[in-house]
Amino acid sequence: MAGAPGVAMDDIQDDGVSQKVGDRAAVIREALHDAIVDHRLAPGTKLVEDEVGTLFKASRTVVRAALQGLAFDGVVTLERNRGAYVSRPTPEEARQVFHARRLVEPGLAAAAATRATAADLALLDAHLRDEATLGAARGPSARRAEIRASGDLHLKIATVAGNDLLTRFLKELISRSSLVIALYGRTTVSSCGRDEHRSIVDALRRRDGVTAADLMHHHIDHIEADLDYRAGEEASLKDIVFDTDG
Amino acid sequence: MAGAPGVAMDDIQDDGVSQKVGDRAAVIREALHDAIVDHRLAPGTKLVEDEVGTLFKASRTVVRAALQGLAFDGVVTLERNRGAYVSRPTPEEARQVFHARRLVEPGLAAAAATRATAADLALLDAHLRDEATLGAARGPSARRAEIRASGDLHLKIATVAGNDLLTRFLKELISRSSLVIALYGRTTVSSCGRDEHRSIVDALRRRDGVTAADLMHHHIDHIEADLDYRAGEEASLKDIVFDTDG
DNA sequence: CGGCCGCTGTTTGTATACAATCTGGCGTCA
DNA sequence: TGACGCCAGATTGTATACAAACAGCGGCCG
Repeated sequence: MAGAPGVAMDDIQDDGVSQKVGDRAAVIREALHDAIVDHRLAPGTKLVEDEVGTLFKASRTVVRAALQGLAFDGVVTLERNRGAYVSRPTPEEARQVFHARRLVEPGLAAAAATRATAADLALLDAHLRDEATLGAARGPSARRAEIRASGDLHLKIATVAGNDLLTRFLKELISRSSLVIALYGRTTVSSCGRDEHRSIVDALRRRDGVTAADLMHHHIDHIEADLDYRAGEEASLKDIVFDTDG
Repeated sequence: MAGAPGVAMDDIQDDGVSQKVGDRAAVIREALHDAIVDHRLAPGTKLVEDEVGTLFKASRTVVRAALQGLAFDGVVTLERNRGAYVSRPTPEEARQVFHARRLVEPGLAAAAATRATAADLALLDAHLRDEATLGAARGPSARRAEIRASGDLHLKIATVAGNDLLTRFLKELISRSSLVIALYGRTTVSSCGRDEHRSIVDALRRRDGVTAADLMHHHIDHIEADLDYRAGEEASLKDIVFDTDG
């Protein structure tokens, strides 16, 4: 398949420790989820059940459960009788992801502003410091860490807002955003994001929900503005012509 | 069986036709989902894998996939080594459901106002007529149809808004709302809901997104106001101990 | 008489075997 | 030469067998 580049599943590995507690399927699912969100597994990569099973020393039964879970998260696409692939969001799907984020996250930020405790704010501050450190570092692994950290802040704000359902939904949106950035991102991370993150946290500290919501809205606009939805299309145009995909 | 009250899984059955297309797990999942949302399966009911498998003439492998899917939808709760149960949202979870709906649905209504085509509006009108008919009918099955129809309108508005991700999320919220109503609902359906539905569709027709959003917000408030979060805890306990009629 | 312990049936968790389906290549035929 | 069809290998879909965990119960001991 033309979709799978040289990036294979080499650098995913079982941590070998946590499997004593919780489902083994959950362990595999989280490991793969992390790998996908971190761009260690490229969109389009095929995930063969036996291969994953060998990697994690689990039977296909368990692997299948994990893959189904990832499909529900939207980071993996299941094609009947064909297998599981890391999702390749279309430009339209990508737009919908950011539309959803614009609809949800400002409200979440506003809620967070009224509910943030001193401990919450301390955690967010610590996060901002981490981001600054990561931004100074170089190299691809630092880049990956920076991508993940950026999404994590949004997730932490959602956690402060205190609605588990919305937090879970946002987690899915952020995962999908990561795929979208992998496909259509111009720069990997826009450095202006860090400043905007700081402004948002400042607004939370002032309990200024309206400003926080407004800043969040613009921040998401900026993230999306850094995408080029046409970039990915020409590569996959060939796929579309020969594929009966809508 | 101790856990299962009078409501068992008797009136769920395989339609026997559609299994030629799509996963068999998906068929089971949808049948169970419908049964739960329609209040034919009460919250707390245990779903034994073998039992479901016998009902649908499928092996446990397939049933497990269906149950896992339902767990992702939030209508079923999986307890490790204990089994699958129809979810019983706590009052706190119920509040979060409506908080999420208040955050998402007004925005969805506003988007629908700008995008609704004549065909969309015709579909919504037809839906309002159906609701009126169902409201006039009597009997428990008409009640169930009315509950379902009420949720369906919200879902149709989301569809008009044109964001698949948000539509799917709302579908989950509505499913959970149905469980919440089963547990904490005072009246099964508030008849004022129909009037409010009509007002919202009217606003969509006028392309008045602001009013539509506002009406939707109040509508959700009214739905939640019809709940009694304290009632459920003791009343449902009784439901489980004694065998109340279906 | 009451509480603890181990037994047994039931239910879930996992592995594996087999069937169905897809992919890709080769040979035949027009 | 090109296209069609068929065969072989690989991969997924499903059923089943076995192991582990849980729940209820009866007996034993304090």
